[in-house]
Amino acid sequence: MVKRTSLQDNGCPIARSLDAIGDWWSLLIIRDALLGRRRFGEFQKSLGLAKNILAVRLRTLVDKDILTTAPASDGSAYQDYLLTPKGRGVFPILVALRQWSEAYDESPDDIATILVDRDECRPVRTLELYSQDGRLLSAAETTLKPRPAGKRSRLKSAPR
Amino acid sequence: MVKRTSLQDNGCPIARSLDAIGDWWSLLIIRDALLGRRRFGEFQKSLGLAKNILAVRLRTLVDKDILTTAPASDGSAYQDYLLTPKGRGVFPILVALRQWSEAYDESPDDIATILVDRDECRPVRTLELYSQDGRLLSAAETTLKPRPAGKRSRLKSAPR
DNA sequence: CCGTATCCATTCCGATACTG
DNA sequence: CAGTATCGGAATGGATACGG
Repeated sequence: MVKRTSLQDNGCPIARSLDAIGDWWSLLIIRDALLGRRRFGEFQKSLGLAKNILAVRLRTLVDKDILTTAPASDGSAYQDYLLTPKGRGVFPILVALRQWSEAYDESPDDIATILVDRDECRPVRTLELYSQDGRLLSAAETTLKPRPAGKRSRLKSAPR
Repeated sequence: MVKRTSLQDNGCPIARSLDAIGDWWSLLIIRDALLGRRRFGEFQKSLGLAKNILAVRLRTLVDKDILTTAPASDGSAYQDYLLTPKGRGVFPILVALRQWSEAYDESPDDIATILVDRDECRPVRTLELYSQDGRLLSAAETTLKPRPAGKRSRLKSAPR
């Protein structure tokens, strides 16, 4: 029986990180959670993935202490998925990913995306994260990597 | 026919980054390349993955303009895989991943891993990247996230 | 030493139907 | 709304064996 090699016990911390959050959906779920989403349906609608795999992903993220389930928040008898401190700690990773894309990708359209914001990744210059009770948890400003000069103007044109 | 959803044209730059380098091996290959590895066999021995999938990974990384193939470097008639500027640009992502692991993971052993170094992720305090001709390309110092006090001492004990 | 080709097992993912 | 159950297709990953 051939088992996929696990990187959990790898000596390299990078490999261990990848083992925990190195797949697509996990990081996108965390991104959404950082943007304030907390309900199963919110993630599902936002990410457009099948419910079964979302359920599995959420479960493993909870297992890895990246998310926690809170009993409720509105009236419903269901669960909220909230980030733990460890989960909030991936924020710099997301910023790094975003800046890399910004620096080296052609944007698929003319929109000068600067950072994700609460409404589905539309242009903002800074990303700020607030806790439920309004405290500022984290903030990041765009520090653009040098890019081929005159490539395109930034934040000049509105999304068409 | 059901196709796996591609994130290439996703409006979110984070999603696009993940589409490019969001899998295990790609990032680990880039890590190795940053550490100076350039030959097929070096990657294969270091990462311990099958040669066929290494070949595929290398090819797609070249396609995505993250690696380039240089005709030769030693005498052999084969190819070197070198990082492009875009490839070197993922360095901050690796640093972020590493710091996250450092901050929130239990280390599997007592070794106070600080940053990857050229010899298979053994403890160093800073990671510096040099080009082939000796110029310093990039450097990062460990900026540790707050961690439960007195957890363990850092860099006190030598790897046993 | 550097790959390519083949084969197989496992995992991933999407769609849908179903339950409470 | 919040999941669970099941299915099938696709991609991934590992172990070779093979050729330049």
